[in-house]
Amino acid sequence: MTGGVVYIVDDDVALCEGLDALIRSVGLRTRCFASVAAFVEAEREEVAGCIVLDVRLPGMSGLDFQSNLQRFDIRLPVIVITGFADVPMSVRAMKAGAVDFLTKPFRDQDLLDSIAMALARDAERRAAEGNLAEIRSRYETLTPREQQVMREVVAGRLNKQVAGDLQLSEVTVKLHRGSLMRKMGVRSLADLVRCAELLKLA
Amino acid sequence: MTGGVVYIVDDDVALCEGLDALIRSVGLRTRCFASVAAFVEAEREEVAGCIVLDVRLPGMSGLDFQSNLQRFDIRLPVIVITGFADVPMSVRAMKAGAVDFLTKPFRDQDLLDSIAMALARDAERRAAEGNLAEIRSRYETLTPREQQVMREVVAGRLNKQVAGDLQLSEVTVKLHRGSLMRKMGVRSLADLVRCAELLKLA
DNA sequence: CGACACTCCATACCATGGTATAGTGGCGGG
DNA sequence: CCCGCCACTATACCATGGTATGGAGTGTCG
Repeated sequence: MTGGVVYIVDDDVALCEGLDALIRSVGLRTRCFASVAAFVEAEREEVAGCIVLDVRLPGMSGLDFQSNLQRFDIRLPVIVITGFADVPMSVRAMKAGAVDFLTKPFRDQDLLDSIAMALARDAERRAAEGNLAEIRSRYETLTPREQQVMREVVAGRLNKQVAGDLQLSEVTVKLHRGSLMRKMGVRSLADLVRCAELLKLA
Repeated sequence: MTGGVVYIVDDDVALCEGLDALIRSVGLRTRCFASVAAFVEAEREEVAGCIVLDVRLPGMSGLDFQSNLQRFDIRLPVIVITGFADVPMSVRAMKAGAVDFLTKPFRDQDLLDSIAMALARDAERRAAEGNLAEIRSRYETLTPREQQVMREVVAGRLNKQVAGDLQLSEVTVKLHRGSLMRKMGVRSLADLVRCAELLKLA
């Protein structure tokens, strides 16, 4: 798990450097940004990562940014840090899905623990999403008919029934079925059903 | 969703009565407890519910109780309320899965919104768990051999392969297979695979 | 002991699934 | 225009799945 990248978003240069040194000291890579805008515009690596986000920032506040992560198409776990905290602020951050909410000064180890948790969570998400993306792209290579047949098959319909539903001959259904099994890269109906579950073809 | 029960755990009688009146006014049922112990010992209804939990309580504190819900086999969503809050306390509660963390005095509507959220979450959990319990109980009526065959079948193995793995004749496998399909109450392999997924028979 | 449940096997029969071969027709891009 | 892709069909053949019937050995429990 040493391949993680920690994106530090904080406009306090001294603090940034301190965090940077701390996080690097445990073998993680870091990238520092002085504002939300700078972070959003930057390229992010396609490896497990997390954001250490200050609340008080020039431009968009850390919390507003956190609430809008989805709109920026960012799904990195967030750890919020702040010097001036109150309870409603922390509750808002946690409700919005923050991994942790730390008030300065905090213990180094608390931050490192939260970072480890966040990176683990992101690694898991990436694994799941990579898997899903693979399956989804395969599904999209299916012709419309094949997709139709696949939906019927995973619904437990027999070839004969599928043929009736789609006004086809049974042979044609078998043809599409064989073809889609190849394209989906599965060798058993059981595997196909599992793919369909991930794709939510309920 | 008007069938929910709100369990209020608070030792302040006046506050309890106020909460009770507020929550009843929107058509929800309530049960009041002055301590964690009183709540734990009481019988809970088998309908969607949630806990409104004060932090400061005689005996076990609200937060300690929340951290140990699993040990009491309680899976109700929790809304924490408190008169004396600090940031670490709120973060701890939210990390432990609280739906919300409200500091007195709070707006009535905020509490009611959180309760609605909590009840919806619990209703969803109950639906999923009821479904799972049904499937699990069916699975447990299977004989050891039938369970074995089921695991092989949902792994995508052919009857012939299952027979080889378990040192059986193919007919016997078919026999168990037919029997387990009946007992599981499914009519297609697709449905069986979905059951297996819920049971995590990976 | 007897009833019962579980396990197993054989034979037979039919339905279903899967693949191959061969051919028809539509449709769009190089 | 021709090629490739998609969609469809027919025939044929073999593998696999599913059910029924009949029978047998084991262990448990009342």
